[in-house]
Amino acid sequence: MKPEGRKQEIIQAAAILFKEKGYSAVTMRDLAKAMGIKAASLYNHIQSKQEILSTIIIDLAEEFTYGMGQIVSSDEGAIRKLENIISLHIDVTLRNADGLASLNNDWMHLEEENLLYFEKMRQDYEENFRNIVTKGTVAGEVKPYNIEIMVFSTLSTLRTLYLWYPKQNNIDAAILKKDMISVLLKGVI
Amino acid sequence: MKPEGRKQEIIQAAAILFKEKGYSAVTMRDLAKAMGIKAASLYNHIQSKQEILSTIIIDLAEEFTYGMGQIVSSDEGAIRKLENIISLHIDVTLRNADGLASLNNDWMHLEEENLLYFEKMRQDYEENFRNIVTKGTVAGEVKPYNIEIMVFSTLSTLRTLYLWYPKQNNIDAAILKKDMISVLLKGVI
DNA sequence: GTCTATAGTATGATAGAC
DNA sequence: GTCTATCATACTATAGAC
Repeated sequence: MKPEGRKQEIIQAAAILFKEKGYSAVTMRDLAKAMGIKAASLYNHIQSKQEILSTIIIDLAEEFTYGMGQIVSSDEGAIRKLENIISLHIDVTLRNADGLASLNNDWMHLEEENLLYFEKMRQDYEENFRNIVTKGTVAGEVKPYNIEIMVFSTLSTLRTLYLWYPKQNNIDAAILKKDMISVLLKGVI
Repeated sequence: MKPEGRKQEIIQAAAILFKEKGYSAVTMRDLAKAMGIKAASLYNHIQSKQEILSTIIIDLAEEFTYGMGQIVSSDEGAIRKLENIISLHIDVTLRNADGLASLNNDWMHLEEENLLYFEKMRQDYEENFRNIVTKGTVAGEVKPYNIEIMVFSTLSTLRTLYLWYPKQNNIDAAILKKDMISVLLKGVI
């Protein structure tokens, strides 16, 4: 197998360890042991521990940025856009739940360039989310509650999906989407 | 000032640093610098870095355990109990937002005894939450959606309040409670 | 592509002076 | 109650053999 394949294996193993203990608490020896090799050998495939973290986080952040771009530029209504955001988070979570732990909890350990790039993407994402909700309230599609609270409460649930989903026993993606849309948008009472 | 007062100052300073970088990434030298003393001096007030973490987390976990006990043993209906849980989380968040970061993200760095104690409290808390929602659906007070999704979506928002609340400009606690109850229970559309 | 050996630095914590 | 000095250990990363 080509070196790139091995690199991806290392990144995947690292994502699992980072999810369990956090970036700072995982040593290159831990990661090497998980791969069945010695720590020094890792450096034939990756440049640094930092490179592993930034690959995990930036790839995911770009995925969300792309997905949000598609949703924003569509000509759907606010509610349909919110449903599509929920669907986006569920899709990404099913594909890479481990990596999302780093995106949520270890982004602050990114270094200068990537840290700024990440923070910009996250800020833009939240801004787009807020705009959709605001337009929804103006159009009368969304209840006139406090915008910040609506954005925060929805987004915090979507961002934490990665912790919850793996504990469910192979819940079907389509059913999950349907139920999550009901609970997040229509409430529980 | 008595030694206990100084100890509390250290724990408070540590909570802020743990919130910013996580337990593992904060060194005793970082903490000492924040306190304006040398690392060795910290050990006249605390026994270990681990003691700081367990104090922060266990105190908060016991606070939630006590609050949930009060709510469960009351004879209110399911909806009123859910409102009281939301109120409990907001009260604790306003009082100790920094410590909640450790409770949420660094509990896995607790050592044997305290780790088991914490995990037991968290499991019991979730179980109580689930029972309230389940009884609510049976009584027809709560919509018959997937229980796990309703519990998860509400709890994930409440657990993440510590990240969001400090960014709001002195939002009034009473208004926050009212709006949060509306959004979490009645939905946004 | 993996290994052993090791450089250079950082860590949590202790001993003992003031 | 804080300091300086230090211990023992652990960390990321590199050099060079196989």
